[in-house]
Amino acid sequence: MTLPDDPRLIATRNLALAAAQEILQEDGVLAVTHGTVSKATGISRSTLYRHWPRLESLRNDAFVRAATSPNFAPMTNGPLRTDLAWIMGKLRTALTETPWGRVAPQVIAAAATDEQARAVIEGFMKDRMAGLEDVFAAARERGELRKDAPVRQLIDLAIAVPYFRKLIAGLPLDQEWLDSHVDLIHRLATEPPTE
Amino acid sequence: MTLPDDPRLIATRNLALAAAQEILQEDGVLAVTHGTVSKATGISRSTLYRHWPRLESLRNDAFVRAATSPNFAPMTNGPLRTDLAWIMGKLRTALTETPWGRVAPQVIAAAATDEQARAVIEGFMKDRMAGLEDVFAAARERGELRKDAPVRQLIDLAIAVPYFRKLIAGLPLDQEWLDSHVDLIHRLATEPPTE
DNA sequence: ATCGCTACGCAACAGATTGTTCTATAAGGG
DNA sequence: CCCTTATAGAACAATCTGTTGCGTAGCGAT
Repeated sequence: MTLPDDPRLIATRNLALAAAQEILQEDGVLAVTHGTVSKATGISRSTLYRHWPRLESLRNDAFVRAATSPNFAPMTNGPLRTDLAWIMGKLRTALTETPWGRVAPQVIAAAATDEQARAVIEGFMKDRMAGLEDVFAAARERGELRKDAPVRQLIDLAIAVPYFRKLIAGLPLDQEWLDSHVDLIHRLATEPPTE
Repeated sequence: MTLPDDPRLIATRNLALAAAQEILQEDGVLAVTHGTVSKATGISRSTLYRHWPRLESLRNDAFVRAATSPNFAPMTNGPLRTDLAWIMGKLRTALTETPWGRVAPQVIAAAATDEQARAVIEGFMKDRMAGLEDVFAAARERGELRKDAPVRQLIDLAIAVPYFRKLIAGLPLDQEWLDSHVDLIHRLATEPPTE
């Protein structure tokens, strides 16, 4: 029998998914079909149908490929302010300079009916939230956090605003905005309550 | 010539758009076509093509219909805390109990390539933001707001978190969460800085 | 180098869908 | 009551989808 690492299989799969991801970014989910990928790559339709008998699986693999991005190696050395700036900068980069920023709206829309699309989102979110959890946990150990800091709420807030601005409101994520966003989170995490 | 309010025109248009909106919510943008609307309503395809020669216009009208929701008559009487609770409750209702909550992801995805979809979003956002601006402006006149309250940032935050939770993270918008969210915004708007 | 296995390209096919056009009918307005 | 026009229905070409069969070429193993 054929080994699962037959170079022909791997080459075809990679070429096809690269094109599928490109089409996904440019023209949306509905444009990703065996036909369009075939035209874009020169791979014959019948071959694509053998690799992905169901269209759903082709689209899902394109989602997953687009969502896979450089790891958020948690960096929790410096003071909280620095850690926050670093991790929020990473999130900003993911949204503005990787395929994820363009594919995310498509995946989100698909998640309404597609179980696998939802899994892609959840995996991506878990990574981001875990990174922030580490940052806050480290800050707490260093005594930088105020006692009753609503960490859960802060994490939601930290991630929600950039996502909302980029994906929903269509606003830019420039440096000035990033700084004030980090400041806000930092203040909420460290300032003692005054009432 | 035929009057623009010929009851036949109006009836056909309403029936078709109601079905289109339903399909949009249930199965996504790509499912909204002259064919599916025809099947759902009994209106013949040729008639639908006369009403909406381009598929884009049919989908866009379905978007607009779904995005049109009861007015946010600004209510800026009470103390800031009350006004905020009221308006955020309205936003929560719009996201959880009106068609908008189910259609929004579809519109957001379409906005990447569709100019009109983006216009629908912008219109919807402008309403919400204007309501919050009124609330904060009234609070400022009553002297409830701290001087340097970052209103712009607070508005982003107020809207971003519920959108993120509902549309992207798939988390519930329950009463407990709503209360703490309102609390957070209220605190940021009124507490004096401590540093 | 040869052999067997299999991935690939190509062509053909039915079925469904899209967009268009035509005609007959029915509903509305003057 | 008559004229206008919106609608239903059918027919049509064009496209897209999913499937199948066959010949070729590349891969791994002996």
